[in-house]
Amino acid sequence: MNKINPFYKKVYSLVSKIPYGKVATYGQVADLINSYGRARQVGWALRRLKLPSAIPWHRVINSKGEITMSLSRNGTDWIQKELLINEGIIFYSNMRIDFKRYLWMP
DNA sequence: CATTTGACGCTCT
DNA sequence: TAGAGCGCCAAAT
Repeated sequence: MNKINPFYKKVYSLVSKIPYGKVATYGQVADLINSYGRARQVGWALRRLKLPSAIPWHRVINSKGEITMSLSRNGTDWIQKELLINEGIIFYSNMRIDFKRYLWMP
């Protein structure tokens, strides 16, 4: 078995707690696991996941309220959008949603 | 071992 | 309001 760093374990644990139909930001996740300023590492943690995953990784977006597009994601960015739409989240711009409606506030 | 890259985000201009 | 710069740090090269 691969040994998983405590940081990643916390990320997965927290992301799993995001309620259906809500979203959180990378920075917010980092902050909630006592790792302020490590938003990029949260991104790395989610990148390691293989699809399909039991973890609702698609509920994590960037601080602008958008899905981060990247060629290196091999299309998972678009999959993320579909999954969010499936949960009833509406995009009012290409990749942007309305934080006031969907942001998770623990 | 040194350097680059990247699902980020804040600050300064 | 936008855009550039910088800090962050694991993984890849």
